[in-house]
This record gives sequence, structure tokens and C-alpha cells, in this order.
Amino acid sequence: MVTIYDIAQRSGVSAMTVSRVINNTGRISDKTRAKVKKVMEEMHYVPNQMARSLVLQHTRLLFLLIADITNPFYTTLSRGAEDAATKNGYKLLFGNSDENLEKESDYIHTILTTRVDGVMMAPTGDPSLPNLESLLQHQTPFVLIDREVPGVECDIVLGDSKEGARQLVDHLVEQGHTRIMMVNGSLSSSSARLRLQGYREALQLNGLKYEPEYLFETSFGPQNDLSAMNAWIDSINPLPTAIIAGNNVIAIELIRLLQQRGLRIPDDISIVCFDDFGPYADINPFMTVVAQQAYQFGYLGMQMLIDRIQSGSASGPWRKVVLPAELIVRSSVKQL
Amino acid sequence: MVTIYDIAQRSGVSAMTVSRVINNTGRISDKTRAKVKKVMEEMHYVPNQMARSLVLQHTRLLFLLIADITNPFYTTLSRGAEDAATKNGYKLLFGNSDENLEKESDYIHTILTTRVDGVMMAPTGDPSLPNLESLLQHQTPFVLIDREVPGVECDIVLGDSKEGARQLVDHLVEQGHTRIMMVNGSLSSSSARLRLQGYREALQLNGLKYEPEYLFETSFGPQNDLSAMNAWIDSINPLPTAIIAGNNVIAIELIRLLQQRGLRIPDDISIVCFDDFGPYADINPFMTVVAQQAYQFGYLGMQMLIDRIQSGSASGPWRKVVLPAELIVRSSVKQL
DNA sequence: TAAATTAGAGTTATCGGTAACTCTATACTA
DNA sequence: TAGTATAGAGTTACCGATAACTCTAATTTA
Repeated sequence: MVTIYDIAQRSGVSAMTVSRVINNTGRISDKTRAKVKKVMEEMHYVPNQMARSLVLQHTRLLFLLIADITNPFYTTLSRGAEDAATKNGYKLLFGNSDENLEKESDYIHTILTTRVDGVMMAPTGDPSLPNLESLLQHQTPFVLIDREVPGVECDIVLGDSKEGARQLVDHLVEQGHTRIMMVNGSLSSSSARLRLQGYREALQLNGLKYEPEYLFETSFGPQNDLSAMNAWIDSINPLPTAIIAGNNVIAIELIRLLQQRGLRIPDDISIVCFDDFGPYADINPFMTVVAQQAYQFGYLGMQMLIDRIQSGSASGPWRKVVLPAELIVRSSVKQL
Repeated sequence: MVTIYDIAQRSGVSAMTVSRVINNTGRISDKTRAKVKKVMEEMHYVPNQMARSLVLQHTRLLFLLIADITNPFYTTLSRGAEDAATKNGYKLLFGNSDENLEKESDYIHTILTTRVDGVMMAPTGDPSLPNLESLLQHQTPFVLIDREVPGVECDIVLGDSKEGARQLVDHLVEQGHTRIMMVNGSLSSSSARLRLQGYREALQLNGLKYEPEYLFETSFGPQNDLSAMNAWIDSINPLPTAIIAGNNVIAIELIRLLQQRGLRIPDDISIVCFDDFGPYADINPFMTVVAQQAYQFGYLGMQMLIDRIQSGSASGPWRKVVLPAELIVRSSVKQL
């Protein structure tokens, strides 16, 4: 690896002079600058960011930890985050926790040892608390996306889960449904709790009763074993006329299971869910969803993070952005 | 930030001793080790990977640069890559070039300055050559995925594009189609060229003629402006009975355009494509595709990369893995 | 014209670690 | 019992950069 010293020697100047032309600081004569630049090109010099960061005490690196790289919500969000980061001169590194606390913890460790300037992350759920505390302890600025975790104060971008649930229920009720169940993500995540709450409240507002067996709790991430969900469906009699899925991934799994039983959607059973399907949403006009503005999640969140870093205030008044949810009616609900 | 020196001072030992307990090297008495460990926990010490890498001359960091984070092929591939990396004790960082050469170049710069140990990437196309040459120049081991670029020798994982195209054409011909067109990705990418070649050869083998206007060239990535594709469709008369899309993203866009014209698939026109749709493939049994083993792409490629790094041979005989393509017949083709 | 600036560099210390070498008791050997 | 090993540390140099300070010759100022 060619270093600043190699360049210095070949150019007949000191290392400091080379550093100055690299960073465009200090006073350098045009002649010297030109010569050093030429040598740098000849030797294909690339600065060592680690050495630089060591003394500068910052990396210009930001980290985005998403919960499911397979989910269009997060990939769309990622693009928003990347755009905002790039626009501000930061590089963005990605990680994927897979809705798995252990993987999340590993990434937190990487984040800490790598000394990135800031982190934007979707916590796997309430158990992420220690991870966030680590971040706090090491004064690494972070903003949360999609999920709050009780016990930490910080900047956060949220979707309006409760209102979304209400819209979904109202829509179903309008279509004549009265037996409406829910397959939700893990209740250790605040968004799942809010969605459940919104669902129950909306049920009540519509004069419908909620029964414990109306709810099945699973994970927001892809499952390799769907047998528990299958068993739940078995246990339900009669089947609901409509099911609300806690997110798009759950909806997919649910539909697969239902179809395996020969049930058609929406003819035999109606399904709606939170989160849209990215590019796969309007191909075969299908799922009625409450869409979240995924790109905005990423863009706004990243902007908040960068503001926080640049203002240098690791504490202070926290910002909480709640993005509205939008009901998009397609054709997964049957009018009864 | 607490450093090794802070730990040393509080423990009443030298920095070197602390370093030794961190890395489990050298001879340390149990008593000293216990004390140092205790102090490290108390002070929430996290090693500075940059300082460490600076002297160690390696980072244990690998980089995965994909071309479209929105595409299930790449996200599935990412999970395979991540699994392989983790299994071998490496951390994986992700980047998304968005099929954009400039973004790719930016990432290459980050990769070089960050001094990651190795890179796995899907080059945007032949113009990626200078980027790969940079990697070569700096002796950063890399393996390519999905696309070859003329002029560089390296480890690579490819899908069998030509054979895949043949299977697609054969299938269409079997279903009675004779007017088969193709909307392909940029021909600056080897996989697009191979797919085109396979398509043309298969046409010929089936006694069908190829006309220049049968081909429309676009990008493998998502387009924000579909007007050119629309114009191409306008210009075709009569419409083909079937179209082969160069990948899943193109298929989606094509379908959207076709549906906007009131055409139904497969009743009015049949569509097939390369690459499957991840979780969205079998929901509403739909696209007939030639699927690539995305997870294997990632896992195998990452394994090759790590082997290359650990063997320390930056040159030598290159490995080329060609993964077979599998035709999955669903319902986007009409029997004529 | 002497004093004060200033342009254009160079030196030294430091960031947070680790390798390689050194040092000192204590344990072991002949 | 003197000589040699060895356990258990400590010292020093260095990885590749930059901040802060210094130095010298040329230029400007009064």
C-alpha cells in the first residue's frame, strides 16, 4: 500500500505537504501542488481512512441497520436513507438484523468498534434496549425507525400505526365484514402493539367485539416454519371473513397458507395488511394495504441523524416524526 | 472514548497487558486478567477497530456491492453472502450501486479508503472495468457476481444465462408461440448479452426468425421514465404473442405498461422473465420464470472470496462457478 | 532601510492499538 | 548452589495520517 510518505519521498517534499494538497488546506505553491498531485496519480494513491479517522476522531461513515433486507419497506427506506446520506457527504453502510436480536447485537458491536459517526436503525423490539444503551454510552448518535423502545429517549421516525389499523378496520367494516381477525408481528415491538391497539379500538368503535383468539402473534420477519400459524388457522371455527396482517411479510405467508387450503382471496376470505409491496404492489392489482411512506422514513430519518451529528448535541429535545399511513384499496377485500 | 490506556491506568498495569487480555495472547496471570477484564466491563470498553487495523493491516471487514437493493434476487443473494461471511468470522458491509456506474465508483472509493479485506460485487457492466482495475491495483481481493467484465480475470459466480434463455424460448415455442420478442437489460452487461445470444440461438434452433425490432434494450434497474419502452411497444405491429424480459424488474415494468393499455396477461400477451420474485413469486401463481439460485450466488461467492483472502493468493487460477437456471412454469404464458 | 508580515514549507507529537524486544523475579536444573 | 528457564509483565517503535507549532526566505509596510 502506498502511503503519504511514499508520495512525499517521490515528490521531494514532506508528508505534511502531501497531506495539505490532499485536504486542500494550508499554503502550497501551485508548482508543488501540481507535482504532488501528479505523483499521487502515478502511484494510485488512496488515503487510508482509518489512519485519518484515528486523528480526526470522525469517520464520515453512517450505519443503517434494517430489520429485514427482504422486505420492500426496508429496501425502499434504504434508498431514501442513502440519498440523504450522500447528499450530505456521508457514506452509508448497511446491515441486516433479520429481526434477530443476536444479529443486531453483533452489528452494534461492529458499529461501536468501527466508530461510525451515527446510526439509523430499526430495533428488533423492546429487547433492543441494551443495544441502544450501548450506543448511548459510547455517545454514538442514533435515530430509530419504525419502532419505539420504552426506556430510551431519542430521535425517531414512526408510521401512524394506530390510525392505520383504524383505517383498515373501518374499510373492512364498510365492506360488510364483522368477523375480523389479526395476525400480528411480535408484541415486543411497539409498532405491533400500536397496531393491535388501533385494531381493538376500531373494533369497539364499530360495535364489534374482540376475542382473545382473534389475535395470532408471529414475527414481522420471514418464518421458515409456518406450522404455528397453520395450527392457529385450524383452531379457528368458523374462519373469519377478513384478516388484518401486521405487515406485508405476514400477509404473504398468510396468503400462502390460506391458498394451500384451497381458499381464494378475496372470494373465500379477505386479507389486508400494513406496508405496501414496493414494485410488486400494482402488478396484479391485489392487496389492499395501509401504505407507509418508506422512502420518506429513510430520507427524513437520515436527515435527522445528520442534523444531530452536525449540531453536536447528543442530548436535548428529541424529535419525533410520525408519518401518516395511507389506505390503498385494491382487490383483496370482498364486499359482503 | 475510553482507550486501552484508561483501562491500563485504572487496572494498574501497562497498556500492553490490557492488549494481551483483549486478544488472549502472551502470558498473563489469572489475577491480572480478571482485574483487567473487570475494569474493561466497568468502563464499557470497546476496542477501536481502526487503530487495531492500522497496525494489523487487515480489518476483518468484507464488502458486498449489489446493483439493486430493491430486487429480490440481490436481497436473497445478500442473505447468502451474509451467512457465509458470518460463518467465517467476517463482518459484512453492504452497498447499493443502483445500476449506476458513478455510485459504483463512489463505493469503490469508500472500499479502498476503508481498507476492507475483500469485495464481492455485481458490476454495473463493462464500464466497470476501471473500478475493477482499481481494486486490482490496490490488491483488494474481489469476486464478481452475475456479470463478467471483459478484460479482468477473477473469481466469479455466474448464472447460466444462455441456457436459461433457451429454456424460456423452448417453453414458449412448446406453448405455440412464434412471435417472441425480448426486452433486455443493458447490453453493456455480459449477462444481458448472453441472454440475448441464447434467445437468438434458440429462436434459430426452433426455425424462427429474429428481426432487429424484436429487441428493446433498457436497464436491469428500476426506471423512473418508461416512455421509451412505451414508444417501442407503440412501434410494434402486430404485437408479439410473447415477450421475454431480461430480468424480474423489467418484467414488472413491462407488465405495468401492458396493463395500462388494457392488455391482460396471459390472455392477450404472454410474459416470461429471468430471475424469480423472492417472496412474491407464488402468492398469486403468476410469472413463469427462469429462476437463479440467488442465495447460492451469495453464499458461494462469499466463500470463494474468503478462501481467496485466506490463501493469500491474489492471483493464480481463477474460479468460475456457473449456477444452473431452472425453469419454473407458472401462469403468465397462454397456450396457443 | 529596518521591522513586520506572510508564503511555503518542515518538525514533532499524537490518535489507539500491537509486534517485538526487554526486564525481573521465581522455579527449575545439574 | 550457581546457572538456566520461564512466567509475567513493561518499553519502545510503528501503523498512516493530521494538528499545532516552527522555521526561512521573500515581500510588504512604515
